[in-house]
Parts: sequence; C-alpha cells; structure tokens
Amino acid sequence: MIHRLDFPQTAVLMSSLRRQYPFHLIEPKWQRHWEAEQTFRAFNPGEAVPDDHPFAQRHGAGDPAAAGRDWPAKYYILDMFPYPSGAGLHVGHPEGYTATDILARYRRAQGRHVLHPMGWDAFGLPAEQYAVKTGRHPRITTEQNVATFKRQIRSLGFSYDWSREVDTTDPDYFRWTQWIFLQLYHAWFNPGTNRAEPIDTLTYPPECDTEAERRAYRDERRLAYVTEAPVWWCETLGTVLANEEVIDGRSEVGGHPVVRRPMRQWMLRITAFAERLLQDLDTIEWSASLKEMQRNWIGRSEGAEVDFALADDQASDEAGRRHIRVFTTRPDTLFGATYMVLAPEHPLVDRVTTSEQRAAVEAYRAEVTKKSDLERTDLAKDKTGVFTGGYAINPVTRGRIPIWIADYVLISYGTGAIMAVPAHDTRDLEFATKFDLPVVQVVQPPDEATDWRGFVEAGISVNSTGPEVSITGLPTVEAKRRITEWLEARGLGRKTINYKLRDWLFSRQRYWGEPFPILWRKDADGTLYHEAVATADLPVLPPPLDDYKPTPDGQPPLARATDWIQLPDGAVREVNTMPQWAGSCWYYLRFLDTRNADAFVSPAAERYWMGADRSTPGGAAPAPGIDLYVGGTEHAVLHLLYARFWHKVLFDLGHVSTPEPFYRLVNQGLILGEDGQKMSKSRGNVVNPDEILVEYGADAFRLYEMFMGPLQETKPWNTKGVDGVYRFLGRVWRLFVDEGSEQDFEQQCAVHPEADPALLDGLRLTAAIREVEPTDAQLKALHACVKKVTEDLDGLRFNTAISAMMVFVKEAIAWEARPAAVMRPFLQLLAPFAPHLAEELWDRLHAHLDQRAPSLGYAAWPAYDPARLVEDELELPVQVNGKVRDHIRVPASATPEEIEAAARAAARAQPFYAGKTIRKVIVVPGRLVNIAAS
RNA sequence: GCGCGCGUGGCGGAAUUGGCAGACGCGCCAGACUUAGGAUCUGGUUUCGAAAGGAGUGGAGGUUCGAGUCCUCUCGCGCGCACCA
Repeated sequence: MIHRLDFPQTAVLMSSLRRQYPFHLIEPKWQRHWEAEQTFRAFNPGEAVPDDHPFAQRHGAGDPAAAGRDWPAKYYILDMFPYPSGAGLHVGHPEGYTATDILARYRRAQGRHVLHPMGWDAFGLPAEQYAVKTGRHPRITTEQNVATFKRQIRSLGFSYDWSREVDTTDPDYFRWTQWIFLQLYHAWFNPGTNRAEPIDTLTYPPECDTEAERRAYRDERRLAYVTEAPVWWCETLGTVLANEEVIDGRSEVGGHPVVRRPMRQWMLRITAFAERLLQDLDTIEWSASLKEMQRNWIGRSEGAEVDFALADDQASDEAGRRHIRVFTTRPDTLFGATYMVLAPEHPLVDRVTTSEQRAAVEAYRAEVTKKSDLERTDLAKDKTGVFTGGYAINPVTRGRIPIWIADYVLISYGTGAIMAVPAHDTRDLEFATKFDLPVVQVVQPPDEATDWRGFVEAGISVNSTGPEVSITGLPTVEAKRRITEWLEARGLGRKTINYKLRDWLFSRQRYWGEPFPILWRKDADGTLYHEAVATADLPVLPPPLDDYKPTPDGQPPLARATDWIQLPDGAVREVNTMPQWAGSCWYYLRFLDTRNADAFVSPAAERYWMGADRSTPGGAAPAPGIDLYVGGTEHAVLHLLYARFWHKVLFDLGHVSTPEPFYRLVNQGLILGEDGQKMSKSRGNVVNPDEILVEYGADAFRLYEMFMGPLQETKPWNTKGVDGVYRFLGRVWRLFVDEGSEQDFEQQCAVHPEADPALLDGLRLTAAIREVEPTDAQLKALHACVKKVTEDLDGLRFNTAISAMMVFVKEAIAWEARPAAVMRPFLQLLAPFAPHLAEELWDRLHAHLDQRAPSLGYAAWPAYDPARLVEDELELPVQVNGKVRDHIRVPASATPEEIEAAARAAARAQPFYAGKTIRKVIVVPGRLVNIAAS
C-alpha cells in the first residue's frame, strides 16, 4: 500500500502558499494508482498476464508463449542497489535511479518488456557496530533503515517492479548466496579447459593413495579454499579485510590502520579467471576509464621466470642445488643483472645468509616487520636493504652476483625475488647507486643522445654475449624471445604471465553477514577437515546473540553461540562470515525470479532476461546480459570484478547462459554540495531529498537531477536551480489547465488544507485544447521535440532533452489553439521525466476529449517525421575569411551556384572584401558560405 | 612518478562528420500586471566600445577557406594506480 507523503505539517503550510501546480495531490494519487494497478510488474516466461493489465492491453493477455506469440524484446535496466544506511537517502542516490527510471519508462513506451527492480544490500558493518554499542539486533536496525530508504525511494515515483524486491539479509535470499558459495566450493579450475568444473572431474596423481591425501589434494584445488596466510587484520574493525579493501595501509572503510598477520582464512580463486576477466572486457560496453581500472587491477604482465643457481650451496640432496626463481618482464636484460634481491620474507633468505651477515639480516628483517605497510610503501622513500653474504650465478654470464634483501621487493608479487638490472630499471638503479653496486649497460637506446643509464624502454641489446648464448645486436622484442627460448631449452626458465590480482580473501570475523555453510570434522588421525552443509539444510542462519563483539580470545562473534557451533554429531560450524560483497555478487540474478523457492533462478527466466534467447522478432536483439547497469565509480574494481568472477563460475557450471553479467555499464557522476565540496555530514552540506520534495515535488526533483548536467559528470547541487525546472512544470500545467477552474481549485485547497486528490476533480482543461488540425508550424515544433528527446534519450543526454521540451512549451504556450494531436504526444515525451504530472494531464486530456485514456506508461512512443522538419527556406550565414558578415535567405532547394550568387550579393558582406581578390568561395549547402579574399 | 578524464559567461551547462560559440536553466537588469511578491508575463544579459567595429572557449604555437572541436608544447584541476620487477 502506498503511504501518503508524510510532509512535516509546517513545511506544507509555508510552501503551499506559492505552488506552481498541485503536485502534492497529483503525486500521491498516481503513486497509489500504479501500486493498485501493478503497472510496472514485469512478467516471467510462463507467467499469465492478467487481462486488465496495461502490458496485456499492449502486448496481449494471458501467457504469450502459450498463445504462440512471442514475447516483446526484454530490456533489463538495473541500479546498483543501495546499502540502507541510517542517514537515509541523499540527493546523490536518486541521480542514477532517476536516469534508469526515465530510460525504463522510455523503453516500455517503445514496446520493450522492461525489468527494473530494486533491493537492499543490507548486510554490513554499520548495523553491526551499532549493535555492539547498543545491544540492538542488527536485524532491527536494518529493517528500520530499509523502511526509510524504501519510503524515500517510493516517494520519487520510480517504476520499479516492487514484487521483485530483494534483501540480502533475508534468509530466503542468503540461502542462495550460501548455495552459490557451495558451487564454488564444489568446483575447481581446470587449466586444460580454462573453465571451472565440478570437483569430481578432478583426477588425482598416483602418489595420493590414501583418502586423506586425496582430500588434501582436492581441498587445495577448490575455488573456495582455506589457507593459512598473512592477511590484513584491522584491529579497530576487529576483522580481516581483502586486499581491495585496504588503501595505503588503512581500511577502506573508516581509514583504520591494518597490519599483516597470518590467519586461517577462506579464499576464492579469482586469480584463475584473471585472463578471462581481462579478455572479456573487450566484449562489453563499459567506459574506457572503467575498463582501464579493471585492467590495472588485474595487472597482467608478460615476461619470463628465470632460475639463478646459488653459488655456494652445499646442498647435495636429491633435489640438487637450490636456485632462486625470479620473474622479469625484461629477460633481454639478463646480461645486465649484477645482483639479486629477495623480499625480506623470502623463504630462501635463511639459506643464503652467511654467518657473518646473519646479525645484519636479522636486524633488517625485524625492522621491516615492525614497519607498517604504509611506511613500507611510502612515497619516494629511500631504498633500504642489506647484503646476505650469499651469491648466485647469472645463468648467461656465469658471473657470481651478490644476493641482497630489500623491502622494495614484495613477497606477494611474482616470485618474491628479482634479478636487479640497475642500468635499465629505475628502482634497481636507485638501489645500486646507494649501495655502490655495479651498473652494466646491456641496452642501447635508439636515440644516440639518450643516456643509457636508467633507460627502461626498448632498444638494441649490447654487451649481451656469454659463453653459451648471445643476443647482442638484437632489438628488444627479438632479444626477449631469443633469450627466453634459450632458457627454456636449458630448463633454466620459461615464458610466464603474471597478474597483480590476488585471490579473494572471503572470510570476515563479523556477526552481520552470511554464515559459511561449512562444518569442520576430525578424521581418524585427528586431522581437522571441512565439509559442505547439505543443500537441503540451507540456509544456515546466524545464531541469536546478546553480544556482537569478538570473543575475549579473539574468535569471531559467532563463536559466542556455543550451542549453535556444536552439532550433535560432533561437527563444529565455521564461525567466519562472508564479506558484504557476497550478497551483491549475484542479486541481479535473483531479480529475474525473486520468489523461486527451488532454485536461485529458473533457467527459463534466466535465459529470457539475460538475453540468451535472441529470437525476438519485432525488437532490437536483446543484449547478452543486463542491458544497462548504472552506479557509482566507487565499485569500479571491487563489486564489479567480484560479480563478474562469480558470474563466470556460474556460467562454466551451466547455471547462467551469458559469460558476462553487465553488458553495458554507466557510472553516474558525483553530486557535490552547494559549496562545490563533496557532500558530508561533517561539512554540513548534505541535501536531503525529502526537503526538496516538500517544496517542489518529485517530478521537479527528478527533472532537476537530470537537468544539472551530463549524467556521467561530477556537478554541484544548487537548490535555486530547481526553481527553473519547477517553473517549467508550472508552465506545462498552465498549458493544459483552464485558468478560471484553477482559481476555484486554489480556493478549495485553502478551505480544505488536508491533501485530498478528490479536489483535483474540479479542474478543467483549457478550451484552447481542441481537436483541430495542427498547423505546419505546430507540427514542426512537435516533431523537432520528438526527434531531440528521442535521440537524447538514446544517448543518455537527459539535460538537453529537457531543454528541448522547455523550448517546445515556450512556443506552445503562445498558441491560441493547442491541437490535441500535438499536445498528446508531448505528454508522452514528458512522461518518463515527470510521470506524475504527465499522467494527470494525460488522464484529463482524454476526459476533455471524451476519450478513454490508454495507460500512459504503455502507450507507443511517438515517432517523428523528418519531412515535418524540412524548411522551405534557409537562412545561411555569409562569412568573409571565416567571420560572419551577413545572412542570406535561400530556398532549401537552392543549388550551390545559386547560393554562391546570393552570397556575393549580400550587401553587408561586400565591404569586407571590396578591393580584394576573391580567392575561393566555399559553399556548404544547408550550413554556410565562406568567401575567402585577400 | 605513471595512466585516464576535464578546463567554454557571475553560476550549472549547450554546440552533428571541423561550419553562425554561449541553446536551456539559475542569477542579474528593465518593464507589465499588482496593496504586496520568492507569483506570473514581456524584453535584455560573453566582453570592450556611443556606434561602426574589435576581442573571446586555461596559455603558446600549428593544420585549414574555416578550430571550443584536429595536431604539438605548456599550465591548472579532478580521478585512478602507486617500489607490481
């Protein structure tokens, strides 16, 4: 049921004095109507469409599939669903929502079957922190916040199909989040097929002959696996964080310090999909900058791994001499490798360190661990490091080179060790200079004048001849290839591709998240192992708790629920929970079939809405995936990368039919405060939509959000600016409504201050609106507007579409007769932008004409006739040397020769070339004439 | 440091493939209707100039009959990445 807009009473009294039009009655009226009629319901394949639904009136009733009809082409348009915070909506949220709503209504009018849903990403830290402080269950806070968000979003009149609302904290939802986690758990990545496959397709090596060994082998290869690895721990938040959630050594949320600490954690094997996540970016329509961010994050780099033997290694065990494996993108500079550097954490450090150097090495390592990661990666800081005393053999020069440790080499990237080529690597050069290590040129810059020291680009190899191989004289690309082939032939190295992307740390030590559907058991040997909760036992609900803090011994809060953890058969539950990203990784799929109790989505619904069935006559081919996804840039890597990853796993396992979820994605720009600063509570520049709605109404608010500027740009809010679009709506109102009846109406309003839509019934439309033949000028104004609005909507240029409507209204308001055949299509153009006002006037227009009003949302979008736009006569500027000097009027059919003759005759232009020679006359038909004279 | 994006009136912003810079809106100025106006309507509003005319899209060059748009350099702002070998 639609609530009334609960305006604060005083504000209503103050603002109602000068209302441009009675939006306070119109808006609740139509919101209630849409709710009652279920106007914006989208129907799934196989679902019966009620006869009286407007969709049925346009596209046919009943089950179109059963009736042998085809479904209209689908259009799936999605907003990034919000985290319902306690602060409620601010004007930034509805920017994207308004844009998508306008497009949803536009596509619906064009006959597309539109899916436009909304939901709540409601697990998360604020509700939990609030619970820790107050003891109030996060469920209660969450429900309140959802209610606030929903009220605010509904008051804007968006055409969401609310029957598909999802809430990630609803057990009927997260049952499937857990189910998808189990799909990952029960799968492995087969490098042979480059796909995720069920874990039972895994073949075991012969040495795994006990069940325990096979289990260990299997568990190491699952897409969801457990590892004991250094992770980012945030003391303040009391949880670990994913790499992506740590910015400059601080938590992305709240900016708290984080430290590296080894812990047993769940990981998801996103790195296996790095190449596909990268390559498939080419198949989707995202902005170049967003794709670039994802590419950077994935961080593919091609190079070679090279093994450097330890010079004085005493080991003579069967493994033979130990070596240090490095990754380099410049194998062609191998001859210039004059020393090596290991990350301080590298496992071989102990082995290579000599007894004389041990004290120094230990001291350095201790110092490094003390440093926070912020200090370690601090900008432009001095290089530090110590010599280990050990040496390695350069495989091509056969020379002994010293092995150092330094914290500029990261354990987490590549092999955690490098060959240092100071001549052609900036960092190595800096280090070598500081510690006086040799610098040997091996690349000649193409330009003689360029200094070879620190030259890091491609050139010609020099000084690159050893006892067994030479690449001297080869250009860099060739040299890389040759040396890599040689290394491969000798078993000393191989071509390798490295990614910056790390596996996704998936567990959190929190209460308010999805529990893992995992149990721990001990086998006969007392070894702990994990197993999946049976699908039938999902969802695993979080236990009730009174205290949401971690346990005193540092266990996650779920460990407090001792009864819940312990199963009767001796199994123990996993006490970590999933990160907030889990729920948002797949919500767009749940929208397709929200209430399905048997599957996360039915195959038929999935195939239809994701566009796998492309046989849709009578419409554009649906996009493979979501047609348009709109949201902020803040999710450029995290959410969008995680969701793409899950989608690919589900695709490989046959649960979804498209390789990518979001075919087209647009980032809306940030809305700044009136002071041009980012909106924030501390700055006190937050604009609350509720206040704008009281003063101006939802339609004006929507219009202003779109009129401010291009959707993708950052732009400042200016409440004064709302006046402009508000006046425009007032002019539209007066374009239709009879002045006399409006005066009576205003008196009625004054007598009955309580908002009652029934009062609207007293209004009449102006007698100027008649069924008369439109003039050519009127048709031209209309068709120009239809063309502009249509094209601008296709290009997401909402601001200029609105301006075109303003131009039309300005012209139309001067007409003594306003032909219904012109005014009616205009309302259709206005409808996506200002749906409440358009519905009211549409309804009245049809009553005025004694016609039955078809449902505005489903009325066919007006077409424009280019023939209506052609002019008989054109006005062209006449330029002399590029400057406009005069104008001429010529018939539209004039030939270039005739235009030139007219231009030469243009009197005001003549003085500017009098006495000069006309060198050339450029005639651009329909545009201008330029006389070049000197 | 590297990568990407953006610089147009007092302000938000318009300007097809290079073709009349400043659409539309805010603000401001003047007028009309008014007891009144944060209402409505009309006109004006880049800048210098009385005008004729000149200048003008961060700055400097270039290509072109013609550049806000293309090219080179440069300055400023924003965003992303940041010892990734």
